[in-house]
Amino acid sequence: MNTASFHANADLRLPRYQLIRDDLVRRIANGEWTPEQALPTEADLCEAYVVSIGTLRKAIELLVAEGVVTRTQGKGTFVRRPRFDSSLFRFFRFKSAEGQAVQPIGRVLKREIVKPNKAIRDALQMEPTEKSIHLSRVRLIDSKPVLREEIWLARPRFDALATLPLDDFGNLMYPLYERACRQIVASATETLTVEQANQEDAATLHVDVGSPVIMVNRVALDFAGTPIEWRTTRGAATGFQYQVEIR
Amino acid sequence: MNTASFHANADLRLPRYQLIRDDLVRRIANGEWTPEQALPTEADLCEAYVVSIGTLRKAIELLVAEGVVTRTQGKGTFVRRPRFDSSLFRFFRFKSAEGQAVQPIGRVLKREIVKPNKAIRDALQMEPTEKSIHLSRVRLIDSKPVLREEIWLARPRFDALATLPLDDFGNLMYPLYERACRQIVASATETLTVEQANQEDAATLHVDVGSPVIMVNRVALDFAGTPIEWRTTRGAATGFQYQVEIR
DNA sequence: AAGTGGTCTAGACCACTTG
DNA sequence: AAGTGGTCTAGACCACTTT
Repeated sequence: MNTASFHANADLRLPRYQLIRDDLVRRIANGEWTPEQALPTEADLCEAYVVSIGTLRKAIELLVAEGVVTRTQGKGTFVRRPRFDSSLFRFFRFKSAEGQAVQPIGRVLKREIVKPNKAIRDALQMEPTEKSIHLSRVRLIDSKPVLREEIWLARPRFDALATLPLDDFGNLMYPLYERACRQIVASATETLTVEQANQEDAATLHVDVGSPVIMVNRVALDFAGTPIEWRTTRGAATGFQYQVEIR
Repeated sequence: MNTASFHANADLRLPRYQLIRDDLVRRIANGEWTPEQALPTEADLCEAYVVSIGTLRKAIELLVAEGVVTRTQGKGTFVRRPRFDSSLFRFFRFKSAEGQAVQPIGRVLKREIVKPNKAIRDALQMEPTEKSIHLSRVRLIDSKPVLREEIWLARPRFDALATLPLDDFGNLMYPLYERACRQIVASATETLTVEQANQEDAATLHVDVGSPVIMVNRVALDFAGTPIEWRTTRGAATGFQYQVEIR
């Protein structure tokens, strides 16, 4: 095998399909292919990695299973952009006044440039002296607030957002990150807990103080696995529902 | 191909690995292999289905991905029994007084033979006149109740439990179902919602009335996909935490 | 028509488990 | 030593998309 194809740190005792998979994620993380460009064809990759098609396919099937790429017959293999639009619907059942399922509208209320607390600094792997951009955001349905969001971003990567007028932030954050800062969110980890509404929750979300509130903490990562956004979302537990399959 | 291998309803336009996968789940549902017995070897299955090893492996890899079977090199392929022990830990972080993670002890408090309400009857696919076994159960850590459970079982399948002394139910339900009624839980769907503690919750779980409570509704299925148990579990939201990965 | 991924073959050799 | 799954080959033909 042509070992020169692989990264220096690769453990050559691993199966070849595993080495190829690891090499492909490394190259995707390096931005070698964007979500719009197709990866090389199976034939080309077979030649480059000096393996047979079966081995190569096994590597790519791993990436498909992980959600890193999608394949379409006749078109090619593409880096996948995760669909966060539907993310909220995993947890909250939002309906408009007419009972239609709706995507809440996002609006940034406040921005400050601050040093984050230790928990956020650790999560974003920031130096103790580094500053972050902190955004306060609400999400509305029929002009009524349904979610409160606090967002922290490591300053250097998102410098463009430190000066952009708040009115230009638009409805969705992740397309903005991509447009204004060339930062693509590739995956995320969310942790759910339940709290009781404090004064601020009660005022913003129009619920009683002490009533249950869902808190979703999210750490969003780029393709290299580097954390780029820390976000906490709070919403009334009334609209909360989550379903899991167990095997 | 030897079409005689497949069930009459099989759609022969599907890929062979898909047909083989479907046939294997059908046979597993029929109880052809228990979780202790190995399935036939790859070589035997290749011969039986008249396909090459690559095609057969693809079928079995689907089952592995779905969690229906597990494979062990040198040993064989086995029907998988889902591990529900850890299920609670997906939602609740239970710790003993010493801070150790613990499995709560289960105790059945009450049993009645009743006609279930419509929601439960529908979930268990029961006839309007059929009766069910209703169990009330608590789960304890350090002798303190942490979870309240209400369980409904369709009478015919679980007749043995209608007369079994409550003291003989033991700690875990699913091993009991298997032992006493030969019913194996193969999968389940759980739905989480948040409520506020009522009087009974408050008394049993030692929380304040109105404080947040997690409710987990579970429908458990056998290998054939038939619902066999309906269960609702309630616990204080204080100990609740759930984590999800998004791609 | 050319190029892509999707399905499938008929083997080989290796690593692990059990008698 | 025999039997199991795990890895890998070097192709073939098919179905779909694009030119």
